[in-house]
Amino acid sequence: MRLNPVSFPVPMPKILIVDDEEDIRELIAVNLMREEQYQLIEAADGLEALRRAKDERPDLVILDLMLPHMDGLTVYKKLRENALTAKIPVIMLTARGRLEEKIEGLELGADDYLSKPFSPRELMLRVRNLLRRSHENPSGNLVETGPFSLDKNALKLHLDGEGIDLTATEFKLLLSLIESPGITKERGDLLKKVWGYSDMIQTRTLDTHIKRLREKLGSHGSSIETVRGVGYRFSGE
Amino acid sequence: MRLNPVSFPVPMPKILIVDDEEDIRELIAVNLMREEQYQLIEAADGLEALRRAKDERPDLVILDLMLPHMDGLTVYKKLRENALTAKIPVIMLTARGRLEEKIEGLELGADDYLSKPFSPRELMLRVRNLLRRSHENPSGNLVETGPFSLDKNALKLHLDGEGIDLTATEFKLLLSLIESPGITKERGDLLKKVWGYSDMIQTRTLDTHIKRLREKLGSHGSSIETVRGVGYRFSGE
DNA sequence: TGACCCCGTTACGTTTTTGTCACCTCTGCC
DNA sequence: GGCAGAGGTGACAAAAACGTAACGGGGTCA
Repeated sequence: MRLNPVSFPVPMPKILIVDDEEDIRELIAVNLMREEQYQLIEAADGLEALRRAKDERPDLVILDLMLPHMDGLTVYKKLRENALTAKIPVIMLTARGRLEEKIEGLELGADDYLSKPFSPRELMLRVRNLLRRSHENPSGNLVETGPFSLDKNALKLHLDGEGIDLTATEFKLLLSLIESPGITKERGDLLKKVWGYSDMIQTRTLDTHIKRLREKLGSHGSSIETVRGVGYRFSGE
Repeated sequence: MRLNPVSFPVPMPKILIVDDEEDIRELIAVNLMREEQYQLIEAADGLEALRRAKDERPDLVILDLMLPHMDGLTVYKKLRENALTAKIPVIMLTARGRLEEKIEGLELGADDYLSKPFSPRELMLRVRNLLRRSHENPSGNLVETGPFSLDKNALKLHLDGEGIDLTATEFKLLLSLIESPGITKERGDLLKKVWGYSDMIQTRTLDTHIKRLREKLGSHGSSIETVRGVGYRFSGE
């Protein structure tokens, strides 16, 4: 059984396999490699997993929830907390039963899970699905507008030839604005998207961060326009 | 005297939910509406889905593949064949397992799919992603009449080649007038639509804002005509 | 542990927006 | 012409919205 070949923008996707049993890692690896080429890295426990994820930035993590020392769910949460690894899709492996419920409760953003025992084919599908999804954003991990170029991987902004470091919050905010230039984003929407605030909470946090962003944009600070009483708008120039 | 603020006139996306079980439709509806406002329409089987899609042109279709009478994939293909519905993005819902393979075989252009059970958050993300992609083309968000061009996305007015910034109130007022040129809008209607005033409150606020608008329109100020004793009328030129 | 960074909040100052008022002009009618 | 009602206009003050600097808590890292 052969699947249609899928072309990835990245030559060879890097996958991190986290499981304490070497047999299982091997099993997964063999099944994955049967139909596509991936670059595989492995970790046997949670701490190592976190380290390697941060160092090597895989495109996908396959995470067994049954781990020594550190619970898999904890690993998952820590991955999400770190800006560097927050967007890496994760496939969680669970024993059929109790854990499934816990996972259902999680907000599985770009993620997925699989109950053991799983069929090789199913694993393949999930892997390809997640990789497709995470790589399909328009121009890979770069958002470019005028002289601005936002690098989603490095959380960095390139502007006028120099790289500007942004914090995680600043990045999310700028991204929200820049991904649709010329469109006015309402305060409430920005608060929801960047901070997760649900209601029209009265807060000056947004203003403060806008100021910090404008500072970092330097002479281009005026690209972020204020629309009084409504929100902010990023003008392509 | 200040009354409740009037919500800003953003276009409300229309979503068609196709599922034979009312419970599921309800579940999806509730989850969708938790964070955004959408106009929802529903269909319980494939034929109805096709009919409503053609009649009402939703911005997005959420399609359960398990349907009575007509298979969901057939519905999907028929949607694609009809020029009127060919470009509407579709999110397909599948039971985890068999059907996933079939979908993988499809060329998912602007579409996506989700395996049940799915997390509400994930559904939200897909919906917003697809809507953003298809909705951002300025087609429906420009109101053009003569030399006037009101951009609902940017909340800006373009006139004689230059962009004119309007305040939120001015924008709403001008939009109310300009969206039906040549038609006289009564004072009471304008007060209700722009300010949310319910009764025929005696106020000169409307007059003042009309004046301010005319000023900003410069030489085109006379496009806003006074209809004595009734209200105002926007003449296309 | 201590230095540092990020971030949300607060307080205060400034700018913009907006509703109202007083006074004026215009129009239609007697 | 005189009158009344409707709308135009400029001024004004309150309120709202925003910019900004500074503070302190919490986390990170050496």
